[in-house]
Amino acid sequence: MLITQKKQYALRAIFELAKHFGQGPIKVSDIARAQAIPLRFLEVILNQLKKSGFVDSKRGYQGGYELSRKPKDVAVGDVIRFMDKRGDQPPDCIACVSRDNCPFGGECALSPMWEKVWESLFCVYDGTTMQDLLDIEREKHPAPVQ
Amino acid sequence: MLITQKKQYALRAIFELAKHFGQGPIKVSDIARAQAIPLRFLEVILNQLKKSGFVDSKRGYQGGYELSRKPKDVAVGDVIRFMDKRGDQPPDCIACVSRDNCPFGGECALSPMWEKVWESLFCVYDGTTMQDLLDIEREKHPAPVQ
DNA sequence: AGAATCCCGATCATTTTAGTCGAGAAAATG
DNA sequence: CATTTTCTCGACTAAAATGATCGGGATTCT
Repeated sequence: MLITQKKQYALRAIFELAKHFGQGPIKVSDIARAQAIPLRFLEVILNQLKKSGFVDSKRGYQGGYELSRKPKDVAVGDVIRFMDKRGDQPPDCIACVSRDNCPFGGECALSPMWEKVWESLFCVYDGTTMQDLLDIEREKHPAPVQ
Repeated sequence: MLITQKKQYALRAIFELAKHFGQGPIKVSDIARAQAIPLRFLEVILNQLKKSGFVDSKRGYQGGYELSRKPKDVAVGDVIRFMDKRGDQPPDCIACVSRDNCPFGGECALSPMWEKVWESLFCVYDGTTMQDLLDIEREKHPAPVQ
């Protein structure tokens, strides 16, 4: 798989928060239901995401999570990059590009291609903000005329 | 990791065969040495690749593997796609794009992005042939003037 | 006080990945 | 035809990543 389930959950969760941006905290259970994500797993994910600064949380009655930036200021790439880093490890990198992983010290014939791949991937990711996704959503399911 | 070790091995092995295209069969052990790939694992990989039609093999004394098409007619994308399919399973696909994996039947706001990602990825992969890699290699390590 | 909710670390099951092994079959060589 | 070389093939294994789940604790609101 190109992208793990967990990262997709993270994106969908943040997207759900973007949907309700400015409306106060949303409960994990609501997000889980709306986005069809296993509740306890989502707890773990959102808790992790809090450390990224994209989301804020509030405990107790009427608590929940909310997006801490405007939807147009959160790009998919930001989320992916954050979810990629494991603890204090360096981010999940493509092989051969990193000197450690390539038996030829990143000087093999393949490495320019890996770099191109990496770039074009993040070109898409960084070029897609939560606001863009909201616009797509609205286009697909237009708000009913009152 | 964006790409598994195994796929990288597959690419490097085919690249090595491309290097010696038209020079008769190359032994697995030679490829393994040249490309720093565990021998027994490479056996498995090449054996698998044989079924793709990119490579031919010959057994016994003076046997080995060779590329069965011109280097310019084998793209990285072909190799990746082949290595992606597991047995009779459908190819390794990005999530949400396939209707099975998306709880919203591939109709969520994310899916257009996944499609874009997939496209730009294979735009690079399909746009890179073994011949291109050979040219890069030659550029990096120019043949010594005799 | 009590209910609602997030917080956090531990734990676990499954799948994927990476790699190994042994025995066998084909081809060339002498 | 015996021997050597080399691929062939299926089974096997160890380790890591992935996808969760759980229990109990800490906050906050009413």
